[in-house]
This record gives sequence, C-alpha cells and structure tokens, in this order.
Amino acid sequence: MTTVEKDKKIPQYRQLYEILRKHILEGIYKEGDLLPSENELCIIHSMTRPTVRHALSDLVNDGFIKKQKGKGSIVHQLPKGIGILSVAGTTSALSGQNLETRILVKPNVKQWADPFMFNLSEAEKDSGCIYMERLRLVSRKPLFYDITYIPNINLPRFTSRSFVNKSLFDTLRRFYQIEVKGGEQKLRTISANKKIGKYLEVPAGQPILHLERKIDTNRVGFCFYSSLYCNTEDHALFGIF
Amino acid sequence: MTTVEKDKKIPQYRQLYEILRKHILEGIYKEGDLLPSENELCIIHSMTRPTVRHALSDLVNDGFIKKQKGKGSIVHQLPKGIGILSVAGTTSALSGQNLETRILVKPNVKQWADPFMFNLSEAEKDSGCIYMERLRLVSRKPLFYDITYIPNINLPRFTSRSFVNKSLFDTLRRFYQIEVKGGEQKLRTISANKKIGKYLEVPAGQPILHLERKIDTNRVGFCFYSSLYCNTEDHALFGIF
DNA sequence: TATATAAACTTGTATTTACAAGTATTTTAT
DNA sequence: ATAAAATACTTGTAAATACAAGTTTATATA
Repeated sequence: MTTVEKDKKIPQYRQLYEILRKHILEGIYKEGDLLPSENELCIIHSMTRPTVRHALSDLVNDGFIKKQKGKGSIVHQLPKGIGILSVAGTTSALSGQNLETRILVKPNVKQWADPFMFNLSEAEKDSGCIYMERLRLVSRKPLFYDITYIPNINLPRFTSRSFVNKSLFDTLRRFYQIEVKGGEQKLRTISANKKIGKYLEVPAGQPILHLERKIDTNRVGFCFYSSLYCNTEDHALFGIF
Repeated sequence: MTTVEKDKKIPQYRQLYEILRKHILEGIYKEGDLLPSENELCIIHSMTRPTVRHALSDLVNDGFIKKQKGKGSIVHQLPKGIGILSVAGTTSALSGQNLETRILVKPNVKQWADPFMFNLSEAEKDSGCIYMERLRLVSRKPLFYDITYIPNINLPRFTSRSFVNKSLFDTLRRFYQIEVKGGEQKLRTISANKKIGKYLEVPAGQPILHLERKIDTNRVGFCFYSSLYCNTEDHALFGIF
C-alpha cells in the first residue's frame, strides 16, 4: 500500500496526465497516433469520464495532444523543453544528454532591484530576495542566460543547495513542496551588450530575445521571477496558444 | 425567441465566458476584484457548477482571472490584445482608438513558398494559398508587419473582401463560420533588413521579433499561417502560461 | 479584550447519468 | 459492385450530487 499512500494526495486526473505525458515523451504514443478513447482510459485506469477528460484537457493546454470530436485524442509531439520553455532545434533534436546548466552566480540573499520588472508586494520587498545567475547550454553552446529572483520567505538552507544540472523547479518541488502553476511573461528583443555577448558567446549588437517572467506557485502569494536572455540563432522558442 | 434561437448552438459555458470576459474588459470587474462565487454564478445564470467551472477554467487559461482555493476567482487585468497577441505598452495604455490596420498587399491567390515555415498537407499544397501583407499601427507607429497565408479551400469571394481596420478573425468567423481554436508559434529574433526596416520605420539592423505561427480552426484540417515581424522597442509582447 | 474554536463559505476533486453531434464502420438496398 | 442507410463509436455539453480542503467570518471561551 506504499505506492497508494505516496500518491494519496495527488489527484487522479493529475496521475493520468503524468502517465500519458510520459508515454508521449517516451514515444510510446507517436505524433499523429490516437490515444485510447476516453471510455477505454476510464476502464484502464478505473476512473470516470470527467476525471479522464480533466487530464486530457490539461494535455491539450500543454500542447501534447489535440482533440477532434468524433475521432479521438491525437498526439501532437512537441520539442523537448527547458523548464517551462520549449525549444525547437533547427539543426539537431534536443535531448537531455547535451543539455548543461552552469552556475554563474551562486544563490545569495540580496535586496530587490528598484525598480523591478514586476510589481512587488510589501511582504516580498521586506524579505529581500535570493539572487542567482545561470547559463543553459545545448550541445556546448550557450542558449539561455537566466537571472532568477526568489523571495526569501521560508526557504531554509536554500542558498546552500546545488543547482548544477538540476532544475530549479524540481528543487522547489522536492524540498519545499512548491509547485509551479503558471505565470506571465513579457517578450522583447534587444541588442546584446558586452556582458550578455560574453555569456552567450555572440558579438555585441546581435539581436537577443529578452523574457521577463513572473512565475506563480501553489503557495499563495509566493511567486518568483526570471530575467532570461536567449540566443535564437540556432533554436527558436516554441509555444502554443 | 430570436435571441434564444441565435444562441441555440452556443454552449452555456461559452456564453458565460463571453459575458464575464466582456465585464472584465469593460472594467465592471477591476483588477484584484473577486468575481461572484461559483454558486452565485450558478444562481444568476441558471447553470450548474460544472458548467460555471468550465467557463471559469477557460478564463483562467486565457489569463483573465486566477483562482484561489477557499477564496474565489480574482480578476487579473491584462493588456489589450491585437488578434491573439497581447501587447503591453511601456508608455501609454493601448486602446482600440489608436489602433490602425493598413493593407500593404491585397489578398491574392499564389503558390505556397517552398520551403514553407510549417509542413503542409497535400490538400493545402494543391489548392494554393491566399496571400496578404498588412501593417498594424499603434498611435501612428508601425508595430507589426504581418504576412498571412490562407489555404484557398472553399472561401468564395475572399480576395475581394476588405480588411482595413477589420480583424481577419472576425471576417473568417462572420462570412465563413471559421473559429480560431489555437495554434503554435516559433519565436526568433532577427536584425531588420531594408524591407522590414522600411515598413516598421526602424533603421536596418535593429533587433526585431519574428513569429512564425500556425493557427488552427474549428474546420478540420483547415489552418492558416502568419509570419509576423514585431518592433518591441516601445511595446513588449505579453503572454501567460 | 484577546485568543481559540466553531461555523459558514469558497474552490477542488470525483462519481453517475443522459443526451447531442461528429466520425467511422457495417449493413442493406439498388 | 456501388451507393445509401443504419449502426457503433467517439468526443462535447450538461445536470445533480457528494465530500475534501482552504479561507473568512462569527462565536464562544479564557
């Protein structure tokens, strides 16, 4: 009963979502394939149709499948992602193996920048922020330069954790039970300055994509923030809407 | 009973979605406000909770509200949008009045470019495409340069319609009963070349955001495509995830 | 008065049932 | 053999119900 106990708090629709998502990413269901019908999924996983439909609805929103009335759920293979971002490789497919994370500035407590890219609550301002800079590389080439700002609220031992080749999201989820729910982002293009050019290994003046993102979590009032510079020369960012 | 007949085919959850969306955009519910509770909405609109929750779920996905367990649905005012895109003004708020659409190349039937930015089906290739170029201006300043590709399948009189200051989406919906369901997009940054610089009124070499988008509709197998160049100097693109 | 407790209210999850509408298949009639 | 009609299967919409869990408000207690 341990497995049941472990999954006790995870909703059924979420469990099914994770299973199907995993199967799609593993290639068990390939692009264009039909998923089992909703009624079949009900029987297979001992759920009712609304529960199955909740899982499928989330898969649609995350771009893994599209649904067609009268036909079924069609797999819509997406490029692999980095965190929330999906990256479409123009040359080679992106896999976990040629992906590397390098820490430029280790997590340390700071004051918030003023003005900040998003409006901060008083509680956030008062508590200060944990600051870190990371570089994401794909096939040895730097792709993202990411500055992360996390409110310093009830995150014991956070600054001493290692983030090399580990997802920040995973760390937050594993050690602090913080789940990413969604967020908002602003997109701009800028010309690489000296500093960004150095990190992303591009000449100054090259057009760079700048994302400012606010990331919401399941902890009420707890968001974190990211300023992300991306070189889209070889890899386009990919999104669905 | 005409109004009832007119809305006969529109699902109840969609009707509620449209009402609440309108009220939020009109400012009846302002940022941070709580919407009526789900049970109140049930009584007000004579629906059951699953129907109300369907509407609210769509509003969450489209970024109009966020929900908090035990509290309610909180309005999350977004910048006004252009088509699917949301634009965040850095200087002044964006309103419908200072928005202008200019036709650069009137709709005309063409062959598809080869290679095309997305994979095309045989049916799409055979039928050719309707091509048009438009410029979107905000406060007299060009913001988007948009090249649109629409498969020439069963769209009588399309090339003779006017699109000045009219949404392409509205035209497709009104005259052809085609509704936009969603889509996918690739984001890149480029340096403005001479042509794009001329249209967007920026010096050549300026960083420009390039979006390649495939837009799905309710007509099975019918998508259209857009290659969009955006000057993000004054207005950032805005998105939720 | 201040604090702890209880109640009321809110959204989240889940089941069961029913029918509508689009798609695919099978059967039937020509 | 072909075409039309019927059938089965699929997703879409919707109601009624129940309980869990988080938030707010009201109440009782110290």
